[in-house]
Amino acid sequence: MSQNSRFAVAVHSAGMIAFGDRMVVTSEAIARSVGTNAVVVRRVCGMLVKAGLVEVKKGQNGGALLTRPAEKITLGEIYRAVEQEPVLPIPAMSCKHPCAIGKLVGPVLRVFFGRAEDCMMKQLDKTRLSDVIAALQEKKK
Amino acid sequence: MSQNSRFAVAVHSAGMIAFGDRMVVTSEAIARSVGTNAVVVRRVCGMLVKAGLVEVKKGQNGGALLTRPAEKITLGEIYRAVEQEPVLPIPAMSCKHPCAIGKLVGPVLRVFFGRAEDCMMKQLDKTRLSDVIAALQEKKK
DNA sequence: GGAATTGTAACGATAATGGTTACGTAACCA
DNA sequence: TGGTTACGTAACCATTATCGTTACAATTCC
Repeated sequence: MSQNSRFAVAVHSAGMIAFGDRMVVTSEAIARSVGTNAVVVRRVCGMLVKAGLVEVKKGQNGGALLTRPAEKITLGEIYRAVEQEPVLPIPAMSCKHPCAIGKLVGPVLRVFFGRAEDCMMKQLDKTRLSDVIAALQEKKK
Repeated sequence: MSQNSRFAVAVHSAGMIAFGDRMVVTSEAIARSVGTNAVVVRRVCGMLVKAGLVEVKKGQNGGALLTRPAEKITLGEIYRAVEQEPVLPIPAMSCKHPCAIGKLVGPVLRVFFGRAEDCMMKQLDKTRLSDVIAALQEKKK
């Protein structure tokens, strides 16, 4: 695993949690399914908790639960919960920039890159966690 | 600069090259405008050359030229020239995966993540380099 | 032949990420 | 009450990607 896998882990985790329905799902169980360490899962789930998407119970028989049905959680929400940086990064130019045109490029790129990102986010917002689960069920057959 | 800035550098460079119109533009000049090192620019421009978007002349009075007018170059083409990894990465799961469901998650995520990326790319493909330049001209006034 | 410019390798610094260990805390249960 | 389970988080290390820089060969023009 070289690149950033938080989003994938987050969706995988949320899916597992949704699968558990009434049951709580432990970070150990999720980690086993994802193929990583329980601490990594807890880190990601912690972000989902902060975003209000899941609740976590400590102690014996503890684990995670969705705060809403999977039909009311979008991949966009999950994405924003675990990533803040733009997908198409724009390097922060040094302030003492010598080139007049160079100074204008940053803001312009931000506009066009932002539009592209918005398209991606719109699609993610259209996709519900339940869609992912349904696709899984379909594949399972 | 911490994150990946290749795409931004590439668009900035292509913009500069387009500005030069008939004139060739040296990597030094581009680097000055971008606020980075000439070697970094050459690395990125090398990818644009491989993608057939620009031509480079060595030697005295050397530099770069677009192979097509800026109206016929899209940000999508530039993006694909400098980035191969998906924007929404999916960790390669270990093959000896113990969880049956876990194994199915990767392909399913690839579908949904791919759709989101396609939306972003479609928007980038709709945006021409000349649009960026026009926005710059607009700001300059 | 000399000057300018690219192409590329090599190296180091930096930052993000993931894996792991360790430990404190909370909740349940006998 | 005490033990067990599970989370939350800090700390640390290894890995990786990226960028900046230096150096040098190759190419092209004058």
